[in-house]
Amino acid sequence: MLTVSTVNVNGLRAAAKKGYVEWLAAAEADVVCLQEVRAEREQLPDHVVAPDGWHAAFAPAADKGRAGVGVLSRAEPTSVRVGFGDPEFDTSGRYLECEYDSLIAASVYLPSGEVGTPRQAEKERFMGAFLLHLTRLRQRAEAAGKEVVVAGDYNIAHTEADLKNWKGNQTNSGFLPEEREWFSRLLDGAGYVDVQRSLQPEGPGPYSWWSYRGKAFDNDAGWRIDYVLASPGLAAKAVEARVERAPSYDKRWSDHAPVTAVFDWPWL
Amino acid sequence: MLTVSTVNVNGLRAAAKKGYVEWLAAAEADVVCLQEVRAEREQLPDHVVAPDGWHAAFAPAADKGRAGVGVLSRAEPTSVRVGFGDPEFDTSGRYLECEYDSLIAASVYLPSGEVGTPRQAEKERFMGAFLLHLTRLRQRAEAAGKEVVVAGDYNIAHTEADLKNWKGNQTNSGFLPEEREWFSRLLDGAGYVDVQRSLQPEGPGPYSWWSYRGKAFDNDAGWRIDYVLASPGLAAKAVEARVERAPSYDKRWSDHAPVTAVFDWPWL
DNA sequence: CTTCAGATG
DNA sequence: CATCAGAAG
Repeated sequence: MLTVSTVNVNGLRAAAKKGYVEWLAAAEADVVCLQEVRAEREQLPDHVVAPDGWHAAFAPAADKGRAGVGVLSRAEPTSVRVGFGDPEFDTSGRYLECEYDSLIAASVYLPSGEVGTPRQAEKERFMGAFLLHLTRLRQRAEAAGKEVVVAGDYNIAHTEADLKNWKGNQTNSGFLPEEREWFSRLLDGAGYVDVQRSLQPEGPGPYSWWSYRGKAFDNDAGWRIDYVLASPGLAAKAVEARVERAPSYDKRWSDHAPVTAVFDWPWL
Repeated sequence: MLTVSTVNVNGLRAAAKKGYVEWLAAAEADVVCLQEVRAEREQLPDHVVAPDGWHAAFAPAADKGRAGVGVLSRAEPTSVRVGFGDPEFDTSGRYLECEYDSLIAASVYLPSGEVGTPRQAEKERFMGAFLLHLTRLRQRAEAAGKEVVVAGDYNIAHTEADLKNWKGNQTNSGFLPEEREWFSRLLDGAGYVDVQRSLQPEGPGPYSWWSYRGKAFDNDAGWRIDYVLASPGLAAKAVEARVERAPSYDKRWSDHAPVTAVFDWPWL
């Protein structure tokens, strides 16, 4: 069995004080992809960085207190790489890849974007370069006979089933037509599988992010923007996918909830 | 009876969430001088600014989120003045004076200073101008037949009895020889009385401020830097002075504790 | 160690 | 409505 979880922790220092540590201890995952760590390894206590039994790789952003991704795994990776080869994003704390004997696992955090600002252009540059990378990653993995999982916060809801207020968000970053088309290309073009949606074709939801503003969480006015994408061979072994909203997530320690996929596959 | 309290709240917004409101409700004071309000009136709910039965005057700093003093009183002041006539400090949120029929009450917050920096020079400029003001204030009050109380955070410990580690602080701002001499001039020169020390000649303490760093509060490693200074006629009526450290202050809502003086004097 | 402002999400 | 950095105390 291989269990992969992904969660945007919105600041690991804050999350660790509110319930992240307890969640991880109870999670029984094999690989955990983190986004928005917003800290360097040295700023965190050891038991938060890598609790007993875990190996941890981190890719902080050059800009202190921003972004930052990590991969925790019960097995030690045979290699770790930071960034995907685009100099603009290599030190932006947005991509980290860990390789194991039969698996490549990556954590990704897309820029959140904002229409009409340079941040949307940055997001689009990231999207272009990242799609290319994901295509090459599949080729590399196939040549090595490995499966691939790329989990993280994509900051894009794919279809109308992936956010509560889709009508009101058609001109907002995160649900723009070009963003949704790009996400389709990750699936139909690059050949990855959205594990949650493949097991659960019907929406709406389950959502993985709710704004802290207003009563969005209580009203389940959320977005599904955190995904476990898997190579087809691995996705075929998927037996479960869930958003860990409740009851395991009733004490909220991030604005995102963990997303977990379970594969009936002996990864070690 | 006239009861005057002074307290540096270290951010009234934070203090109000931690116990200030309950303290004030139980305090049975007539006049309360606040320092480090660190907010404008509009940033605070009405029940914090002026609970039922209180009148409130505030003098925020031009620099948002810094300094700021206030005077609460059960009687409405007949006049309120902000600053003491020195342009450098008039909008610095460090002095506020309220006049009543038979009393002038002021709240003061001296710059904290730091040896070897411009902040120490600023503190010294404040000290010079403020001593002059206090001298004139006594003259003005005497001419009007009123008593005076000037309460606040002076950021100076007067004698060796006024801080735990006096030996180690002789070259630090707050216990410099020139600061201690200046404080003596407030008493012997301008003719004010340190009410707490007059009622309680023996030290050490009681301290009114403990650093948040380390275990200073638990070890009572504090400083007495918050004072109620009174004109001699009023000071002669003093019947009690206390630092409200415990038990009324066991849930700490500031790094300073309230200092209270009680006068057997019918101020209204 | 704590406050707040300001940037970011 | 949160997180974090940085300045101040």
